[in-house]
Amino acid sequence: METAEALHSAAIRLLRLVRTEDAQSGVGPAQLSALSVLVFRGELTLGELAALEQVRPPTMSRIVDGLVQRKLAQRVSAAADRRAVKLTATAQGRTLLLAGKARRVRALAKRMAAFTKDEIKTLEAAAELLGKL
Amino acid sequence: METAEALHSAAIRLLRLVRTEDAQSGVGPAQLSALSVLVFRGELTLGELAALEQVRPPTMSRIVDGLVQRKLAQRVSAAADRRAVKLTATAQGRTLLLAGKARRVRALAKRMAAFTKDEIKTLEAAAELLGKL
DNA sequence: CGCTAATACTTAGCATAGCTAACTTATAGT
DNA sequence: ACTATAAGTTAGCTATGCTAAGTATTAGCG
Repeated sequence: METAEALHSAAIRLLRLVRTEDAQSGVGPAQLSALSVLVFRGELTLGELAALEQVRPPTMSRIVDGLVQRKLAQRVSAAADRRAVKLTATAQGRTLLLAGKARRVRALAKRMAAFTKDEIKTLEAAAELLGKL
Repeated sequence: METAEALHSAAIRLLRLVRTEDAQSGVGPAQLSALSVLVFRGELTLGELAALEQVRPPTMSRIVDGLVQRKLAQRVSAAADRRAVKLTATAQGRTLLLAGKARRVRALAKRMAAFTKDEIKTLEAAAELLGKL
């Protein structure tokens, strides 16, 4: 439990630090997060994306409206099931997202410059463990 | 850089996992986050709280409106500078926040049950390192 | 085959949460 | 005192969350 609490606090602090970089993208947090899923997981239906993002379909529908207006994603009617909508990131969307993520990671790496090699090893190992959650 | 990226992803995943618990509190994320700062750092002015939460004063003013309406926090005019407003969490606010945080931590600890003692040691060490960021 | 039920998404309308601009009140600096 | 600065609030915009209800399509079944 103590470790869980410490990790929880650390995660909040970490994301609070990097969040400041996102303003530069000119895109809101929900749109950025949804776009990230589209870029890294590829084509998804709206319902699948809503589930992954832990929001209801109407919310995701509007988030996607924003992404489409900004030409960062595309809506395509699914061939197999014409009720469904297939979503993909555009090249522009991919570029914007990767640039934003790189800014975040660079900001974090800069803060980590004071760590020793052994400390980095520990952090690396911890990150891998957390991937199994 | 690779470690920074891995930690970044891990932090996002971790908070995504625990976020599901927050719906039970019946209070929005911005109010919960602001209340958390009030509980753990004690009395603050509105401007100080806005800076810590990385939002502008008008945004924080409205978040505090919500907390006050729900009787989770109090506004008190500051004695030394009557332009300023001192904010404190109420007993009810403290209780609600601590219950919510406990739910989050329990949910995370449950997911961590499969880890060995050595792995927990690694995570503990990593959390402490991240506290220095 | 055709009717009903279920599914995928959208629309409408509400609350919360972010911003800038402009206003009010109080303090500070000549 | 007079002006400038500082702290909060108010007003009004956009974005993001929800539920309820509507539309279109697919599935189930007699």
